[in-house]
Amino acid sequence: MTSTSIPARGRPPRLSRDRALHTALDLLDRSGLDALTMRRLADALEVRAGALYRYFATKQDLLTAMAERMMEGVTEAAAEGGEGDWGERLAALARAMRTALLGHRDGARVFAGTHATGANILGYADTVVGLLREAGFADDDAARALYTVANFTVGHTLEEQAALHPGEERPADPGLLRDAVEAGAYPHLGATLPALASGDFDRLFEFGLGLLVDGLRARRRPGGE
Amino acid sequence: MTSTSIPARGRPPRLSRDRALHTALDLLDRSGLDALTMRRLADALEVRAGALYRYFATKQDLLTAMAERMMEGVTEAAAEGGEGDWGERLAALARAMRTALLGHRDGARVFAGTHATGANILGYADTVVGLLREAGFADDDAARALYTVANFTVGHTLEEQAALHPGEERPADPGLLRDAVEAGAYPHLGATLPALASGDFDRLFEFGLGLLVDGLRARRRPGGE
DNA sequence: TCACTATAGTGAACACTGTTCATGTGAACG
DNA sequence: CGTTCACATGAACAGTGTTCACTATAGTGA
Repeated sequence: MTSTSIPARGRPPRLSRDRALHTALDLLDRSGLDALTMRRLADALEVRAGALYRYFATKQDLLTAMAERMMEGVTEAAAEGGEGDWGERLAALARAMRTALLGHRDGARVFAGTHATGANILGYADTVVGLLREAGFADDDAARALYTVANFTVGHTLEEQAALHPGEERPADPGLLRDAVEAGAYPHLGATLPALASGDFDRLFEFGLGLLVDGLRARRRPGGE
Repeated sequence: MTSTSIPARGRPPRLSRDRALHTALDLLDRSGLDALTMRRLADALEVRAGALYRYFATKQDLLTAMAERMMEGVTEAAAEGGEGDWGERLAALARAMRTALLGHRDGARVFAGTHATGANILGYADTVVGLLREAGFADDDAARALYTVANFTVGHTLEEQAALHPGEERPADPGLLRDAVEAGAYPHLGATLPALASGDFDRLFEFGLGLLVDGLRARRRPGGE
């Protein structure tokens, strides 16, 4: 659409934003965000690091473009299964976003570290707000609900992926924590932590999402579709 | 309490975990997280960078200790104003945490980047879970509610502080975004974004928090206090 | 008084990081 | 064929977290 094949002058490019982005997401999946350096990405592209700066002004710019690409097709994917009322459709949109973030290693961390304003993200946001407005929410409440649901989804997935890849930190964590809890210092935590440590993130996500949707149901002023 | 003044051998320390932490939080408030490097912190302490590693195994360790210190007194602060039912007390705990994170520049970013397991944080978590259990929630639901509310609070404050300190990124953000929105590509966003751009984060926080608390009220099985 | 010992901090290095820019490379155009 | 132009290189810069042999400074026992 926007890009065209103009006559082609000068040295033919070995690189392109597209190829670099694809390789970057590949490298991300294989090695994680911490291992994604400009030099390593350049190596994977068989190019020197400086060349990347012709396509991305900065590393932040690269990460932002990666985040935007992760959101490709999310809005559409949510539309397929979302046949219920506005609450179910909102939930489907949130689930689709979580799935997209889970689709890449450290996906939530990449997303959280950027403030992207690409077509995929804006389209998603517009769909969510539109859904809520048509359901009868006031404009400001719709905006706040979008903000809250997106925040929750990213925050949850951030935690989920942090638990998935133990990373390098948290060495004496289980030891000290278990000791303190079992010593009776935190009785309530001791009784309930096992439920969290089980690692059933699907249920955890659905719990929080259900809370938000139910809260919204209670706030909605009747009159919408 | 735990520290004692044993005879004192060897060279007298110019540094201490406490002093380093205090200075680190000071430096954080003045310059932000990005400017908080080991060398700069050492400069502020009139010491060379290597000396810090006698008190903190790694920079992550330092940040974790900072996060833990930020949470000092949060549980107690929430108890003062929290005289209502379990829902109001839970909200008060969440508000106190947000206030604590807002108390330091980039406080939420520091907190989100760690997985601290200190007494302040565990005590806070235990209080939240205890409150919910006594209100009649099942153990696993109480754990999930803690997780969700804490996630929301940190996520919200992260965004709030990101908006507060423009940082260095997001140069063409307002321009391109406004253009695209005003061009009619995102009609719903165009109608509702002004509500978000107003920057009333207090109302925004209360909205999301209310959603969660209301959702919890709908889920609570009667029988608790 | 004087080694001895234990702790605290230094200084220099290591292996990286993101980023810049003068220079070289390779193709199409006039 | 030489000019032009986009692209990529290579080397450097200023900075990062982290390590470690070494030195500085104190109290202790002989």
